[in-house]
Amino acid sequence: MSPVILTKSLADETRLKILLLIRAEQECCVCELTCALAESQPKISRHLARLRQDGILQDRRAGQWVYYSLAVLPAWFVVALDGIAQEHADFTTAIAQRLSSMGDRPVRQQRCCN
Amino acid sequence: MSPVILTKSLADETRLKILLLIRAEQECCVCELTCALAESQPKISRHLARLRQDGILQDRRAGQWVYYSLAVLPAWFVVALDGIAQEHADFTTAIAQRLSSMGDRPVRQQRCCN
DNA sequence: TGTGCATATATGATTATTCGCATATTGAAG
DNA sequence: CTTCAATATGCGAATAATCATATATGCACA
Repeated sequence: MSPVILTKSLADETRLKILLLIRAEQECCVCELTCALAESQPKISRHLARLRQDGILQDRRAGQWVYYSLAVLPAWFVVALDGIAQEHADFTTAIAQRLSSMGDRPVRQQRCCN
Repeated sequence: MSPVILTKSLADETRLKILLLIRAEQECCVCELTCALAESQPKISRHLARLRQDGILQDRRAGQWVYYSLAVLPAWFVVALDGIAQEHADFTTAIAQRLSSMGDRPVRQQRCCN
């Protein structure tokens, strides 16, 4: 697993936010990420596909929803993600907060956002 | 210090090799890096300038030589660099080895490579 | 089978990175 | 003050990343 590929996944604001949110939430579906990051669905999906192809994320299909979670990764990578999350707590909680204020989330209910 | 900028510094093979070598050697001058990585001098100098501007490297002038060393960085970044170095020991020692086999190095002698 | 929502992909445009080459700068030494 | 070695920078070309828009797929439910 190439360190350049791994670090590239962190070297984009959208991807970093995705990874930070999934780290905090264990797993997220696309519509949750779309809502929390306030970005277009294709943009989120694009980055998720890339992260999955690079082996950084796993996906799990549940009905219409696809849940993404962190794959098994080198320890230094996890430490880096933890460090960034801690160092920019404000910045990360803002995203998680927007997710929590999201109206209809799957798992509990049947309908998602958008 | 933006995590995106920090991780971008690792997300390029040349820059990563530069950082790994400087980490192992404490500090390196441009000609040492040029020789050890077997890349053109402008290419190395370019990346060094970028790393310096991003606050990741410090530079110190000694006569005609400019020595670069790691700046003070977040702990997670140092851990990541350590982890990559350890995980790809072969890959890193190959570079350090080419440096050690470099004919004339500054500090000890007066003349450098190329 | 058809409709709707969630997700994925194709495409073209825009922008950012990277690089090679040439040249400029800086300091040391004669 | 000229020269040489080490380093830095300007600039255009090639390449890669990112994005917005439109469209396709896949599942669920009626």
